[in-house]
Amino acid sequence: MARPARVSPDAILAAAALEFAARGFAGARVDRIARRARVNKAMLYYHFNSKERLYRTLLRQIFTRAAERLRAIGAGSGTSAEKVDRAIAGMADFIQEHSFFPAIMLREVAEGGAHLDRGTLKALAGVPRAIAAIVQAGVAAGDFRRVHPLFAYFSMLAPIVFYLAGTPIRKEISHLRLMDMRSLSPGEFVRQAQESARRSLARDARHTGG
Amino acid sequence: MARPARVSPDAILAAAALEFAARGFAGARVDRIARRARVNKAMLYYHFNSKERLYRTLLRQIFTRAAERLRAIGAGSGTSAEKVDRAIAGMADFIQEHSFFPAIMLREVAEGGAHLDRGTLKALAGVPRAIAAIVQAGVAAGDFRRVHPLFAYFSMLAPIVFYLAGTPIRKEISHLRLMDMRSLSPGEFVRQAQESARRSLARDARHTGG
DNA sequence: GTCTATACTTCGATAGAC
DNA sequence: GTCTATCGAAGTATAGAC
Repeated sequence: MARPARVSPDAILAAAALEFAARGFAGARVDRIARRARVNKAMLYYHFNSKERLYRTLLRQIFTRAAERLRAIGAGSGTSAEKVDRAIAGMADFIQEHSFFPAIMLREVAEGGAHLDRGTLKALAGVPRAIAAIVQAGVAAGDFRRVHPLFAYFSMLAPIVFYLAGTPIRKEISHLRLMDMRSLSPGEFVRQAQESARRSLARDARHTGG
Repeated sequence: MARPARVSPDAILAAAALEFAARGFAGARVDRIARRARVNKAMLYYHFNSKERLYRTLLRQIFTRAAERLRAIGAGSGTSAEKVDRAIAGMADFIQEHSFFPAIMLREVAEGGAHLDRGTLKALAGVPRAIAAIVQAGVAAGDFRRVHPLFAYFSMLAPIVFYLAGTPIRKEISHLRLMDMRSLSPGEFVRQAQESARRSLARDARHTGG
């Protein structure tokens, strides 16, 4: 999905992902999406009817995929602590495969879901649901201390989404020598996020693993 | 700043804050800002020259204020751990006083700073700088374990910004009965964020306070 | 400093031929 | 399914009177 695919609708969705991520719903231009997908603008409307429908289709698809990956981790084997590690790494991997994802997520949170219908919101809600399920299972099993599952969702995913969405602006800030932000790699970020989650969720002060 | 002030430029900035937060730079309408500020649109251009300049003025002001508050905490009295607690609570307070702030921050990260000049980016960079300074002092004093100060910035502030910016969409998701997200109050969120930061930064497994 | 009226541009969307 | 040409709405910005 990073590069335009063969078939028209897929190529359009791929181009739309880049455009909506970079400029938001209001800032996105249908002409640019069509040009980037190498289709005619009338073709785009033939397939998606309106800019809004294109946007919803894209969001429903991407949030569904993200939630599915997290649900698979939750339903898989291993301890709750291992699942938390995998959820953090899995989200980072997902973002690396779909680099437009974090910007769209940030924008949609800021937007308050203004352009979304019920089905799209349901797909979006699947992400916190999947994380909450993993954390709740760990609390119920006595592996984790009592934390609010929604707080766990925010503390696990917000930093990685924020960090990866912010790559362009960090680069710009570093380039202008306003602050050096280059010394923290994505891999190291994931490792520290896992360590931090482990400590935050540990049942007693002595955290598990290292 | 939540409600229009007496003087024109301040009233315009207050109205612009709400409009830009709710709709982003591209989605914001100059007409709406002028109407909400109860000034004529020509008056707005008389004071700010363009939509972009208005946006930059607003952002420089708000990021400067946020960074100043965090710097004051860092320069104040108390242990590093206390300063981390205060930084988290201070940011939550700041957001409650300037409710438009988190949405604008999320949008600008997603946007990659596209509409910002050097001065505005410098003001924006002041926020991670202030947090990094607090964390680095704690590491140097041996109060904290060795964490990357930039990671500490993201793990401390991203959750609270994300959570508070997401209030409207959480309300919508709860209203549509897609997931119950109402059971986590801002006060409780701050408390858990402080506890989580304490555990994450603790030098040994046994965390301080509790 | 303040207002009305409007110029100029861009953009989402469609008509209609093939 | 695919294209060209274009409409009509909406938006930023300014001219020019007071």
